[in-house]
Amino acid sequence: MDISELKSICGGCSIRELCLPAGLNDQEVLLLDQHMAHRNPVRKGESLYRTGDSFKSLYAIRSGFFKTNILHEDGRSQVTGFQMSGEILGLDAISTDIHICDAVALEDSMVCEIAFERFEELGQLMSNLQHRFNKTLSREIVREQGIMLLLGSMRADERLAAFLANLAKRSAIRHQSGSELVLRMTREDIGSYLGLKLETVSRILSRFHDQNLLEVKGRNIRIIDADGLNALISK
Amino acid sequence: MDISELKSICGGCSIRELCLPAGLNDQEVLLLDQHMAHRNPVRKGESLYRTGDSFKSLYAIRSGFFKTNILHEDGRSQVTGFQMSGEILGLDAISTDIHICDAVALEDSMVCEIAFERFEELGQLMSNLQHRFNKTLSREIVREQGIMLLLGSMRADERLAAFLANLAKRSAIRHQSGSELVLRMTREDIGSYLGLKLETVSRILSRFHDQNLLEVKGRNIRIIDADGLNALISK
DNA sequence: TGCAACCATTGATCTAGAACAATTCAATTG
DNA sequence: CAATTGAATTGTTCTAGATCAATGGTTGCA
Repeated sequence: MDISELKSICGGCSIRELCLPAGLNDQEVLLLDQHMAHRNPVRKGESLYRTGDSFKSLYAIRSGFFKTNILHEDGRSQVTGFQMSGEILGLDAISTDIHICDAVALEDSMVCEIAFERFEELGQLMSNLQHRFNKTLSREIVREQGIMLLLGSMRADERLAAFLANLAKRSAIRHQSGSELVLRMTREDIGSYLGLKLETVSRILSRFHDQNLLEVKGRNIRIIDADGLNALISK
Repeated sequence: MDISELKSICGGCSIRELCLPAGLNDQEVLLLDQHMAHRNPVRKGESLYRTGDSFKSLYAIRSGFFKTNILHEDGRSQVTGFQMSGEILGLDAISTDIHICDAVALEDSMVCEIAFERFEELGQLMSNLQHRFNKTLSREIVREQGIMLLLGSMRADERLAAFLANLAKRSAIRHQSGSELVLRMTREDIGSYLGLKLETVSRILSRFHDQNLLEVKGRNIRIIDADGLNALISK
């Protein structure tokens, strides 16, 4: 099986499109794919895994959109992230071998299952794969520090501006428009992620609309004044 | 050089006392120590590294106490963690090879420098070391998710109770009393970490004192009613 | 040993965002 | 194509924690 064959099997999208294999040669990518590729569809609303499930695999998102949701014992819950294609789910479970959050598909999605034991073996064979993976884990640490900063010291409108700017940036990286956003999550999900109530999210979106920063039509958002939005964040 | 010799060099504390080498045999621990051990003192108030410094090494804390501090461009800053002996500093810099926070000693401390390039090589030689390290990185992700939950959905008194309980637990793990705490950081540091103002921290400590949960004398805190404190957290 | 500089406490007031509540809008579905 | 259901908007009121301000304690340094 060669690379082009692999691509056709995958419906034209090779495992290369994940951030993980950057820096690997073709043979190494093949090896990676052979040992780990195991693709599953996840329907909108379904959970890829749930809190308490035993951890066996990481998942690379090939297409679609997810949220991860931590459940506190007392019923409180909080969205810890939104993940889109190319990103990895399950990194937090490595620490205890048990999933500590739910991963819920917010639209019909396709994921690639990566058996973690096999992956660690491959990491031993390919030092550059292991190196990339260390960076991936560290990047997740940094991402979460950004959220901590946001939750700990930004006002509601700054949080929302930062959230939209981040979403736009990530969309732009993946072919999609960086100014036309389709929010896959509810206002409540956004609020949970940003430490705000859904009414506050709604109000601030309306305000941004009035200030001609955005055009808001339900879950369709067009960013009109990206500079104005960015000015909000670091003021 | 054998293990006992190593221990004497280290002043009686072997590299084994870090969480990282768990599961390694004596030879492997020796190898680890030979290649990486490079111990430095850091005086109270000094920075081990600063934002923008290029990343070359991780640091294992042998003794002492640190805070990590993120600086936002607009002058805002936030404490992202407090680290004590046995814990690792610098994990967030792996992602970009540049430190994105300051690590400041809050008391005279001793750290063990671990050249990260060498460490990655050793990880290739010892799969169990690499496995432990993956877990260490993942554990940091989980820790930060805990803070996100705290910042996003807990009230001020719950945050402080959670903070004190966590500090007590970590102290207890390391020989120290789990009920007699000496806070190494200022009220402002605590507030920054918990997303609160220093006045609020002070007020709530006083309230805990009045409610006979704590005895507060400046930075000396004795936990009187641990159950009462824990009840606060998950209510 | 006393002065500076910082740190902590406590009080009074103010405000951003929560809570509560009432419509409106959109998407399914029988 | 109603009718049901869940999501979003908008208004009003309330409160936890911020802000502003004054005072008291510690610690280290000259």
